[in-house]
Amino acid sequence: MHIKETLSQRIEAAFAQQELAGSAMVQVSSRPEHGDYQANGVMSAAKRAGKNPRDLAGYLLEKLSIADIASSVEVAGPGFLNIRLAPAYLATVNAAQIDQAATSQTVVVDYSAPNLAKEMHVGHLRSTIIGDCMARVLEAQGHQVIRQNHVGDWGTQFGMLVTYLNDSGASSQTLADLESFYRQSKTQFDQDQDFANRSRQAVVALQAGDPDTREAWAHFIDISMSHCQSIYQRLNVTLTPEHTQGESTYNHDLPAVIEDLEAQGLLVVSDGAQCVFLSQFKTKKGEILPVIVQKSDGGYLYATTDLAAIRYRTGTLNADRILYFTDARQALHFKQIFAVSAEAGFNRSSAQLEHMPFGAMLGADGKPFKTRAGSVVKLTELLDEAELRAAQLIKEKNSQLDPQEIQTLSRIIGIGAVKYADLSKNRTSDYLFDWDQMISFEGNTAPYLQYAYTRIQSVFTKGGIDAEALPKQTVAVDEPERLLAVSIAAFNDTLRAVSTEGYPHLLCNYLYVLATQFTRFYELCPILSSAGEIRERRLVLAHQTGCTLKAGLALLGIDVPNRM
RNA sequence: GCGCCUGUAGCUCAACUGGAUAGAGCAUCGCCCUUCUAAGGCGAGGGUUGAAGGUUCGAGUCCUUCCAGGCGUACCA
Repeated sequence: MHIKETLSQRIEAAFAQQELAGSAMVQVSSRPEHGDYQANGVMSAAKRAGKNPRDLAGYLLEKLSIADIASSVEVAGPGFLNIRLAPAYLATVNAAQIDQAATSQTVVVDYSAPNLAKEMHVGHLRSTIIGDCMARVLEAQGHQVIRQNHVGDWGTQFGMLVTYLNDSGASSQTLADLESFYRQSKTQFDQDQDFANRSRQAVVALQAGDPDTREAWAHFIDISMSHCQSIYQRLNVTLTPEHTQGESTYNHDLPAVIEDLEAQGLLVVSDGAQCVFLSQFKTKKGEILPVIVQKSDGGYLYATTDLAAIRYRTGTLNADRILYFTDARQALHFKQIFAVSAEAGFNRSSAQLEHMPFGAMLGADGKPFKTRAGSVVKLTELLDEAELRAAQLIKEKNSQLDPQEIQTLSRIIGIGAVKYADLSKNRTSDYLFDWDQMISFEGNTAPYLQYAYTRIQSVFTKGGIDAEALPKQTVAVDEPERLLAVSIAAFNDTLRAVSTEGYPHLLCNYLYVLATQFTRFYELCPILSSAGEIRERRLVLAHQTGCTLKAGLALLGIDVPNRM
């Protein structure tokens, strides 16, 4: 059910009868006394037509055929149309059912992309969970989603790591703590001239495809990837090894990228480096801003790799759309890459290329989130802390639970809280990571939504009711019921906005409003103590809410407990 | 220098991309558990949306100029 679209169509049909053009501009009403939805488009349409907006709105009302979905439409203010949805229309909702997109696209979602030289840290969190949410939403809407984990598995630092791995004996045990392994090898690299030289030779050997070096490298990558995999599992992120398409997989195509650019006359040698100069990247003064695709020493850069990735994703994967979830600092890089690929014809399927930037994660002091000692926070440590804090709170709130259940709950609640804290904020801005606020579990947090869900489950448990045996739909009567029904019905409008704009926080906001609406209903409309039709329709509404909360949270990659 | 982003209540964030009286949570204060889980609900206070202009029926949102902060800006990713 797409309410905005349906309302827009009806209103725009009335527009057409008045020989007006333009969007009806339907949105959820800004205030409850203005109804459920409002159309703002009459005023701008009237302006274009040189007519009085209020008069025009009046004429439109006469032409408007909408009685089956709206119980009332009123002209208000300078020309707003205030719409109240009819309970009979709301009763046709298939709660929590996700509508399929009219045309299914092949969408490449590029996210997570940790550097395999080190352990995953908080800097990887946003890309990983925001990208994962988008992948889930697009997939649920019937798009063919291809997850691409563009991991950093190539480059000079791997020469150092592989050499150190060989020196210290290539056991998995050695790599148990990837972080200290990296530190040790770096120390060795800085202190030991011989080691440094051998490391540089290893890079050359690796690039040249030397079997032994290659094998050691593969071993290292393998172990590092399994570190990531355990994090993904803990985080409830859908990435698996088959989604890994690291930088190294484009290695073979890099010379061809350069050749193609050369053949098209796009390359210019500047200070020994191969560059592409595009007019749109000149500064006002006319200073040139190159995209360097090959270093003066012959090495390639991430620009080259990303160009190769575009060729692969559009040429082989045949993408209609490619979404990049990387931090905002790379905005210029992607602008350049997209421009070069357009110029060079690398976008072989004419895919829509979209950089979905996000801001930094800051500590309570407003500076990049670090440990007290000033080092980056490992993701494992962050998740440990989240579960620990959740466990403490759970014990406080509900002491009857057995240890096993507390453990399960602290995972669901703790991890959910961390993910939700991130997903619920506007992607593009920086955000403050504050334990106390996040684990307060009040207001717009995952635990609030989970709590609302468990209250619903509790109603069914307590009443001994099989929710599946209930009717799927019902007609709301009392106002709190109707408002809840309006919220439930807006699910797909929200998902559509999320998938086109790439903003998971819209889904979070929606779920929060839904949960709030439910809680109000829960306070005002007794369920189990009611009888007959009243009891049944309230049970149906409660069940619809529960399904929608569960489905929505699942799209965010957050689980729901049955009690807490 | 140039470019991009950000600036909203004491704090953390919204505001559906130009709509009506800028909304939530936290914190503060006052109510509500013999009734389906109080991780909850109801209410109060709290704002010159960084500043000044402009565009128009209408601006937190668009344009200009400032102010403050962050980031980027030729061989890291």
